[in-house]
Amino acid sequence: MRGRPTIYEDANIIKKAQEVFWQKGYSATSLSDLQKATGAGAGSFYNTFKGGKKEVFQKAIEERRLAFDAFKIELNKSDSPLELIKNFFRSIAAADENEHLKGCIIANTVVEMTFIDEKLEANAVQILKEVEEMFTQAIKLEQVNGTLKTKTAPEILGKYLITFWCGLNTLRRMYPDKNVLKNQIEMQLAVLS
Amino acid sequence: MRGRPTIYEDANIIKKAQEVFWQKGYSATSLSDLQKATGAGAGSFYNTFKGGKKEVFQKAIEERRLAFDAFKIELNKSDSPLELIKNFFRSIAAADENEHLKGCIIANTVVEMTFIDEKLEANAVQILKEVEEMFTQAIKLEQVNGTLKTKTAPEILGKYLITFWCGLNTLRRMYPDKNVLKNQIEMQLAVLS
DNA sequence: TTTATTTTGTAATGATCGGTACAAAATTAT
DNA sequence: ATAATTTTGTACCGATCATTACAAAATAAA
Repeated sequence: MRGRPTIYEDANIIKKAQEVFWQKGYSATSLSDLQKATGAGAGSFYNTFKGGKKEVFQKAIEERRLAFDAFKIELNKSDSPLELIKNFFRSIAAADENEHLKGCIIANTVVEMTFIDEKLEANAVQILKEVEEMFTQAIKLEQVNGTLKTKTAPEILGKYLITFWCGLNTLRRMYPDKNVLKNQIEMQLAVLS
Repeated sequence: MRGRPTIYEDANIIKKAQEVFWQKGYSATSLSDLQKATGAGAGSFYNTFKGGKKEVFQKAIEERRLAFDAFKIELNKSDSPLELIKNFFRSIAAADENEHLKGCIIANTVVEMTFIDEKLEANAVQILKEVEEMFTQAIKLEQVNGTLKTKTAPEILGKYLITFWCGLNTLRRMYPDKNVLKNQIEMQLAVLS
């Protein structure tokens, strides 16, 4: 194929942009921020992403969805998926301070975009619902297996976990501290037993 | 006192501005938005609030803190404060859709301002910690009274409730639905028994 | 009635916003 | 070599941003 060679990989631009969006959110991130972070100038930027800032944000969100999907595949392969989920929550405590302050880009987006951009908000809500469904299915399976004793409906427990996930998204910023978070996570996970 | 009479009450400007900030957040709210919402032009606006947009936001947050303080006073007067807190959570489910989508302006601010404005974020975190402390004290009192059976440390349960509050802040947007929220709230409150 | 004082409305300010225009650069196909 | 094609860097666009300047309006004090 003819033409000047690409020096800014699409995937790389999105990865770098995601980091900025994750920290500052959509509105507070400027094109100048993105250009600084990615190295790409306006020419390359708009040549690659005709949809501009919004398209890059959507793709950054989409990449995060893929990470959740990858975890879902792990769950499906496991016969004790709830233990994987619990360990996923436990691993949060071990993250460094910057990760705590960043939180979850999907949950952040729901909060930020509610009255700003209907589509972006609905998309983020959809992803959280998929994660919730993933929790629910894992719980249902372990209830059927008999490895999870509680009789509470899996749908309620799934919503309990996604609520916890979103609550943790703020608690981590209040207490970006391993020990505090570890205690709280263990306490909340004890409900699933 | 001499001078042209004030037609825009400070308190009223803040109340009107709070509504906009609550919906759109700090960054996405423009001065033009605030002027439209309050009726006050740039002249009155900057004459009243020398600190501009940021000062008005701080005062809108401060007003919300006062609402929590008022509730705290109610708690101190009560000898079953935990029941008041539970009813406070229960009342959330009954709110209308717009209230669900708005969420909690303090929790929203923590999420939005983390990498944007250190002071505004720290202030919002402080308010959440005060609410948490309010929860903790109520729990401790009812444990001493014997009206609350669980032996879990009040500090852990206080953090559990503030985590729930922040989680609810997103769950409400995912499911702005009375019945869904009612079920989840009852389930999570059942932990405190 | 005049003077002092304060608020108001409007018109500007410079800065930054997201996005576009376009020519130079760099490649492949002919 | 030359032509065709694509990316890149830069200059620029109008719109909007938060804020300021300032004169007219409206009051109370003198």
